[in-house]
Amino acid sequence: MAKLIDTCSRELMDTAPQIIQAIRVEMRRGRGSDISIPLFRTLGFVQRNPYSSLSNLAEHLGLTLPSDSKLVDGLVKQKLVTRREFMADRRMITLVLTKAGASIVDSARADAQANLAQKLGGLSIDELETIYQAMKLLRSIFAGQSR
Amino acid sequence: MAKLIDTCSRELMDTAPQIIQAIRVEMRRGRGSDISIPLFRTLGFVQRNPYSSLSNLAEHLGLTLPSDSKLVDGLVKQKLVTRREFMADRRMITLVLTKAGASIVDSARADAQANLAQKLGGLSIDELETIYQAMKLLRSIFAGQSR
DNA sequence: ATAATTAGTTCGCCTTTCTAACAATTAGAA
DNA sequence: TTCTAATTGTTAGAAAGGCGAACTAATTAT
Repeated sequence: MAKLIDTCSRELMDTAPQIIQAIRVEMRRGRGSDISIPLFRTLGFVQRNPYSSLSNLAEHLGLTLPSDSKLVDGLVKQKLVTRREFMADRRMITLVLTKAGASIVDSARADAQANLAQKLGGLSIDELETIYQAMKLLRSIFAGQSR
Repeated sequence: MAKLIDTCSRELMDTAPQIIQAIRVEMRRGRGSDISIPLFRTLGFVQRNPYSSLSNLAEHLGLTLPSDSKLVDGLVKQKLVTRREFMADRRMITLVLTKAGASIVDSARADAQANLAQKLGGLSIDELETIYQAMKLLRSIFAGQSR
């Protein structure tokens, strides 16, 4: 049991970076997108959670506030996101995708998905199901509270 | 079927970065290690494949040669790795861990594993098994040839 | 009213990564 | 064999992502 946990930990440490790397490469060569993973994650989160605050975003991405502020800054300059102050508490900001932002994130996702799908194409339904279940488990474990 | 593939792809894109982020954080607060993920991966690969060439390493990490050269440079400066020219083909170099390198990578791995193990601790044996199987599948898909 | 907390930003720093240009060595072709 | 190709690494320069520390502004608590 303890051994299985250790094996899993080691597998995670080995495999997760490789997956990221593959996604990064696919993201880069995606026509119509060419966006980095952190930017993609940011846009994706804002898309799923419009009017989110910066802290909220930072917590979900597992980054510090300064890091996130900078990320968002870049996105605002590219007009992919709007940063507006929240009237009920004027310390906060709310983040919303622009149309351009939504279209970028959609096409980046489509590109990456297409490339990933091709890699996953050789697997059986059972194997895909295993991966799906594993990702659900891992996501619930690693979601958010890493900080 | 196609839908399952897409779902899996999306899960991968969402979850893999979160795992990485968690590992990064755990790596950083690990006493006795404090090493970044790329450096850890490099040391780990050299440990498992002593006398590897730089290209070999780069291919496995999915990085370009210059990136790797610089990474290794840092490790050599810290005396964690030795870079020696390979006599039979003097263009190549061979990489070997120093004792300090081995000890760093071991303790970093132990730290990260301990922290990951704690997170995985709440899972059942079946769930761990699912994750293990999934990682094996993913590793075989994403190993190496991403470039 | 003042102190403490919270939300974001700015600053300065370091690391990771890339491309482009280069040197050195080896392998291949004329 | 000699000249050209290809391979292996390195250097230089730039961009991006991450951090902590120090700051401002707004809100909440004492």
